[in-house]
Amino acid sequence: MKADHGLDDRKLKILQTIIKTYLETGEPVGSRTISKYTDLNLSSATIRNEMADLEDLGYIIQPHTSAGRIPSDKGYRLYVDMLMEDKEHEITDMQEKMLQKADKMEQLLQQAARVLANSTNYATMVSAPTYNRNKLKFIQLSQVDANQIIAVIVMEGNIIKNKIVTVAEPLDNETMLKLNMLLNTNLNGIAVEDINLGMIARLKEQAGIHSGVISDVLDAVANTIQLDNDLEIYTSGATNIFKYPELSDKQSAQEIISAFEEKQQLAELVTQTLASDENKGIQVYIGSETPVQTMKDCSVVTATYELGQGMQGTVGIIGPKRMDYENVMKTLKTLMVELDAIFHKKS
Amino acid sequence: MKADHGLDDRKLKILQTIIKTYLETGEPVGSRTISKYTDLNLSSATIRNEMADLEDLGYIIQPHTSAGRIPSDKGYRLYVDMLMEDKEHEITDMQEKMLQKADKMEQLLQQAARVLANSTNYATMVSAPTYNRNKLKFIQLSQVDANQIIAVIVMEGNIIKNKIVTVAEPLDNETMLKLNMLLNTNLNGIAVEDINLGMIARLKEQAGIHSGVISDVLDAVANTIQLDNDLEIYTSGATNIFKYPELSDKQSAQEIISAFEEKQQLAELVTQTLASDENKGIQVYIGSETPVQTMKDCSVVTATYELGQGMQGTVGIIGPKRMDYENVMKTLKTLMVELDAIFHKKS
DNA sequence: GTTAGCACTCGTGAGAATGGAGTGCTAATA
DNA sequence: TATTAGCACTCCATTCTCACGAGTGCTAAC
Repeated sequence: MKADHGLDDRKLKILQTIIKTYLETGEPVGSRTISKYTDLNLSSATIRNEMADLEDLGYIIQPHTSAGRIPSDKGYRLYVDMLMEDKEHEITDMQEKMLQKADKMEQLLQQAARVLANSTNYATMVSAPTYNRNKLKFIQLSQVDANQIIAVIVMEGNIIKNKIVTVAEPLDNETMLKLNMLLNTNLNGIAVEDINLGMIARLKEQAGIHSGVISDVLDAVANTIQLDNDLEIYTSGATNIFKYPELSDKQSAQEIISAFEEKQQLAELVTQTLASDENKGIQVYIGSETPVQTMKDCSVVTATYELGQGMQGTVGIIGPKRMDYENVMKTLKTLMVELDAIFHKKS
Repeated sequence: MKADHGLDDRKLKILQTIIKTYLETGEPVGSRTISKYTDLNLSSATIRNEMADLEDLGYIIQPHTSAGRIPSDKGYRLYVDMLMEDKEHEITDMQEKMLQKADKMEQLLQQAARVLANSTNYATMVSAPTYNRNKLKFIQLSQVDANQIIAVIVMEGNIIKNKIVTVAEPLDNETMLKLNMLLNTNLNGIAVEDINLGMIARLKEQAGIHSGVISDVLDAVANTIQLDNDLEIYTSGATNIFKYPELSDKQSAQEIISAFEEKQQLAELVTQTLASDENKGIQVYIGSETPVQTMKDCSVVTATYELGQGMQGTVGIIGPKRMDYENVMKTLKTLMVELDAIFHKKS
């Protein structure tokens, strides 16, 4: 991070105090408050001078003449990068809650979102892992009834997909067996992205008169994977934003909550986060830094979790710019550890 | 419905006008407005007298002295039961939109919710069908790897469930075949609710040394069905409530939107609706009539759709009490027809 | 470099004034 | 007897004013 902020220690301390106080109260901070509640032993007048400087430098903003100062995006940024103190934070019941109903992936993720929303009081989202170059582990066709066969596809990480394929006439047992053999021997261990036309052609050739079925099944596989491109996202606590007056006027509230309901924008956020590989840890978007326009008045904190096998997903927290960053980041870190533990126990 | 309202035609007409006008404007309706915009040719004074009567009878309410009147719950009820005129309504693009991405059940339902929200401007929900006494159609166990087997369960209506079962040691091909035979011959056509201990005991006996697996699988089946008790619900347009001032103060908005996010309460609504078998068509809950306390200031209109095989789900619209009931009910009816068509084409 | 002091600004909240929509009642009318 | 015109009254919503207080910037003194 940049350290060329050109601020002396006193200015830093004042800035830090302003931000901390504002994080707590949500009200502009005046010079007198600072003079009283720091150990700098400076009069309010001196503080005022310093504050004027800080404003010139763009770290704080005066909402109007004769109001105190509030942090600017730039101020928050400096705070997050440098001024924040690590905070020990207990998330005791998180573990319990998580483990309770954690027997299905989707429930686990939903639960994670809930826990996070509860313990931070912000809006949260958890994206299901994306199957980047995930390999096929097992394919099976079975005759369900006269003209429907079901294709069961299992991928690494035990991701299961099903697809019902309608066929003109039932296939006999032997053919079925042959097709299954064919599919498994040829496709096992192959990443979906690597299934190309040549491969398909070869399979069809070997399938002989049943090439139609093969083609249908392969289509189904491709399709099934494709469909998950609109990745699933679990959310919780969207209504937490009502707790923060600066976000809860009708206009903002509607926009933000809409984003949480329709999820399209959250998906973009996830995509962006996963794409920016410069920092695989925790990312903080303050105000206009966020990739999603709707949240230009919010701060967004995201973290990426990994499942091995190239599968990764994103956890995000959305709240006001005066977010309790320390707490949020600490909580996120803890959650990541939890998730990791659970995933690796299960796989 | 009760027809013992003891109102003469003129009172009915006045009440109807009040409600209609209020539905449009959301503002209390005064006597002068009515006198002008009906063909009754009565002066405002006469109307006032009638309105006083209507108020005594409980059909309308005066928010405060010197304000116009607004309908009471009782007034709305009468309106919905008797005064409403059928309205022809086009939902042209509904069909298109529906059919677009309708290849998976969940997407279809989500899409239905969206369409409904778009064309009504209210908040909507669609519950996935519940599998009441749904029968098993097909079960298959397959070895995925050394100590995991996958159980694929297909039920009538092509509802597919999967469960990974971990086993101590791999089963050989022959055993697998035998188990599959065993399961299918014994369970096909049986409703899940009918699988009892005796049946399980018999299966275990026949499975011999692999009774452990059978028991695991059966557990899985039961579990899988069970899990769907927290039925899935798709929502859309929750933020539409911001369009109605009477619902969009922070308090109400937060409560309603929370209900839509957490879905717990919607689930109750669905359960209640499905349980009240007196009226399988469209149901209207006005204000305090609703089973869910959160929505005591709303109106809720629900409809039940059927998939045959005893599977049914619920579609619901939640909006202000001054809802455009005619439009909503018409739209709901159309949607039901659509859904029916699509379902029966697919199955 | 720091501070005390002071005039000044501006948002906030509490009344007060105003206007208008709508009512209920009474007495006159058909 | 049902309807209507007229009128006094009520109450909400809007606007305006005003005083308050928090906070500032500047200047002069330390």
